[in-house]
Amino acid sequence: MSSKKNQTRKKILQATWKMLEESNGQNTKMADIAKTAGISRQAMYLHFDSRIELMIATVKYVDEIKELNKRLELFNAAKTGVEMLNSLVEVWGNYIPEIYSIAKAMLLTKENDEATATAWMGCMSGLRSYCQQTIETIYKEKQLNHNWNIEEAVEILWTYISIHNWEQLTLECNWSNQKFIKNTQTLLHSILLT
Amino acid sequence: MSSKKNQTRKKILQATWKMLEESNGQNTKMADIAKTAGISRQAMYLHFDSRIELMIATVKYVDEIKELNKRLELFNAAKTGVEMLNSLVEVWGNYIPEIYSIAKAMLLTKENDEATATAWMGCMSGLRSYCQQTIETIYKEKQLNHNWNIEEAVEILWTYISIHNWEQLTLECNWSNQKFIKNTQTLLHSILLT
DNA sequence: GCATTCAATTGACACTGTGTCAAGTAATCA
DNA sequence: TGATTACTTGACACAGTGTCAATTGAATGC
Repeated sequence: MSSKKNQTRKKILQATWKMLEESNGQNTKMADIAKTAGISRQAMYLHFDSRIELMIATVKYVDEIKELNKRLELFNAAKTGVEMLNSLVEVWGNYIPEIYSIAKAMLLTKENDEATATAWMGCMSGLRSYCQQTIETIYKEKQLNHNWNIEEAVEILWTYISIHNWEQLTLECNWSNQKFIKNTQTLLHSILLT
Repeated sequence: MSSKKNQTRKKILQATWKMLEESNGQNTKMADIAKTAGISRQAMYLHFDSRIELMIATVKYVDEIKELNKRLELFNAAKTGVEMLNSLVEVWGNYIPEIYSIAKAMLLTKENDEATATAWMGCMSGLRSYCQQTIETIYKEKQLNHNWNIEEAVEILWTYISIHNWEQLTLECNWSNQKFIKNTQTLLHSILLT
């Protein structure tokens, strides 16, 4: 079988991930990745049609390894809306730093590339549906602050746990990740609950 | 005098601004800007050392024209902390859409360029000091929610009125600008005030 | 009125990074 | 043995930035 091809593919994906981690998501050239993977620059194109395809494939690869969905078992175990909210912020908040480099690369690329934008929207819609479930539960429990309808509350929640906000508060304001999670929980309670 | 040179410089700055507006901050090539300005591509370098210098100069140019500081007279007229908070969100919220294209270009470039990052930090530190003044006033009036100390409150305020959040809520969630301002005011009250 | 100076033009070129192509090699399969 | 597969190498096209030298044309000074 083409298991050798698959092995090389994996080597490339791992090298891409490593390079992104080392450069915080910037300036990762095909040539550098190839060097790290131990193959020629041109051979990269035997596995991925373009740089952008490689990036998108890397996101999927990392996502599989990091298993966000498994982590969200904690979220699924939550009984009340408030519990759901807390565990969503906790699980997601602990997830961000692990995927930050790749996410950053995607965030920068999506502005100039339609395929990346679409792939990113796919990732984000997953998160958004968890926000939706959470808010709907809170609403059913009559705990939703009357300032907001369900849609608005979802949008606020989704925005306020965004990677950009995490970035600003942790990397620029030097909050620890724990502080980010705790404070975000606290302030989402203030905003969203009665 | 070199008033002809200044005229051309202005033409370039205006062309840059126009191009950025039309492309929402992306994909503005030196050649395109030169064409719009009605000069040769190479002549651009008689006025600006590099693309990045041109971008930074354009930010300053637009900032002068838009006169954020004059608008903040409204902010300075505020008596109470809550009034300050409301007018900060209002003035800034109305300012963002006018400078969004350039801000976007800066946000994308600053990740790869130190000079841009520094210039951007300069812009942001202005906003941050207004946040600081606001929170300090609220604190002195004993209105600051006990969940936060002054520094944290400033960081939360500064983050939650960020361009990224404006972008996500208006451009992605289709909030009107008025809705963004009103909702942001409401939710900052919930978070920050006793 | 002539010479100088300044702003801009033109064409050429170096450099970086992406993506493509053709020819060749070395291991594997059958 | 001969074909296929995965990869290598060197060359090249293309876009975009930035540089340089030679040139033009208009305004300015004396």
